[in-house]
Amino acid sequence: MIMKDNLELLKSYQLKITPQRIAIVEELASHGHLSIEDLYQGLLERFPTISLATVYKNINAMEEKEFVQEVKIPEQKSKYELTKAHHAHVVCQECKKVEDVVVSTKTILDEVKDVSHYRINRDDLIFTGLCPECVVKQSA
Amino acid sequence: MIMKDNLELLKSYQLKITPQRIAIVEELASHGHLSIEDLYQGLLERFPTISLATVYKNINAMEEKEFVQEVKIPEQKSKYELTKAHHAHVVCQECKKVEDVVVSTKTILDEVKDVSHYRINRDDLIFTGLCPECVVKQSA
DNA sequence: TGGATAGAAGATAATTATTTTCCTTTAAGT
DNA sequence: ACTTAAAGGAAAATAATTATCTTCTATCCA
Ligand SMILES: [Mn+2]
Ligand SMILES: [Mn+2]
Ligand SMILES: [Zn+2]
Ligand SMILES: [Zn+2]
Repeated sequence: MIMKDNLELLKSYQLKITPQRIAIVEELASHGHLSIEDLYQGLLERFPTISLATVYKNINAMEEKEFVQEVKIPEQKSKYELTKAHHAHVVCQECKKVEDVVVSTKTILDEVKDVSHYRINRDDLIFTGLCPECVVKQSA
Repeated sequence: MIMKDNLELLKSYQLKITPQRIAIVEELASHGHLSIEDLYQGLLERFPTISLATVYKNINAMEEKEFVQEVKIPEQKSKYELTKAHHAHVVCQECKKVEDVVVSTKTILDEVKDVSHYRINRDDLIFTGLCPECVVKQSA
């Protein structure tokens, strides 16, 4: 179920509201981090005639407007998610799931600025390992 | 000029030593972070007949053996670098340069483990912003 | 130090991934 | 409802990556 928030947001980002776009937002809202192929497969069930190009075009348009963001993950295809409060990611190398994690970045940011002399205005932090479920499976 | 260290290393990773591979290592050793296309263009000057497939095959083989590593950067094609002591990256959004930066990750790692309950064994940290040169150019 | 041989290079074809084109359909404003 | 700019779908065009096959060569060993 799509909350009007997202519809409003689509509008506010000057993205014309179409059934396909609503479905994309719903998929992203409910599943979190999806690849182009994931999205396509998900949408196919609701729109048997949807074109893969439509998925690409929409994701690109939404990215352009910063309504969605790409997440590049080691050893995996890029995932896309609705833009939200800035956060880092944890990835399970076993079951491949991707989750958000909110951590304080001030300390490391200060150190990076200090060491590099760069003016930093964005960070992309990916932590890879084993999720709790896969940890127990592994020790079993 | 290639230092025998790298040749030894190539050997120790069971990678047969060929002129093309030596050149790839030299390129990476001297330029740091290169895309497939960067590498191909660089090698073309020394090996006018080299095939793009050779670059792909070699980089894949070297990645397989963990002799080189892929670095995924937002808004850019993947870069490759010789594997070395673990480090983070700063990227200039203006001139696109990529540099290594060594920072302490203990604090943030502990927090990520604490918040996510994941067992973390790898981190990929990319900080994007303006390099010192581009900062001055921009304020000029 | 000359084969023998596994593996690499090069050329090219085949796949796979992504973008673009072109025409039809539709959302959104009037 | 009418108009129009934009979106969808199908297919073609590009780009990126991998596979195949033949020729070449680095490495091993007698
Ligand atoms: Mn996320
Ligand atoms: Mn690096
Ligand atoms: Zn898992
Ligand atoms: Zn710069």
